[in-house]
Amino acid sequence: MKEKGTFEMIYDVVMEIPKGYVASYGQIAELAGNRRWARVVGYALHANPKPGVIPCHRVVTKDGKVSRAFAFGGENRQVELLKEEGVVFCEDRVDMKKCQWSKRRF
DNA sequence: GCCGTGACTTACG
DNA sequence: GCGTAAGCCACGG
Repeated sequence: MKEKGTFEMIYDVVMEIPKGYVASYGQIAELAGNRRWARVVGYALHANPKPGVIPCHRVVTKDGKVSRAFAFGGENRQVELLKEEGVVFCEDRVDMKKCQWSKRRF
């Protein structure tokens, strides 16, 4: 059964993030199959071969903060966009308590 | 085929 | 509680 490429698995997980929710790199990596892919996830999203299809803006650090290197038009722009999605923000951070897609703890 | 880099995470001091 | 260090995998040159 098709072993999808590592990136593909990561993209698949990212695309599964429901609107109004966000996920952390480590979480995605874990859902993708290996939690050590945290860095690969960052790399995969950086590659972002399918902009508009992969909601990379829904991917944040485990602090609920958007990574500094996002800057694909403005880091703050990222936050604003997520707010429009319905994500609850606390200053410049995502309210992981409510909007982390996760099931990671709790 | 090896080395370096990277949008991270976790652990230890 | 904060800062520093190490670990991990994949891609590009």
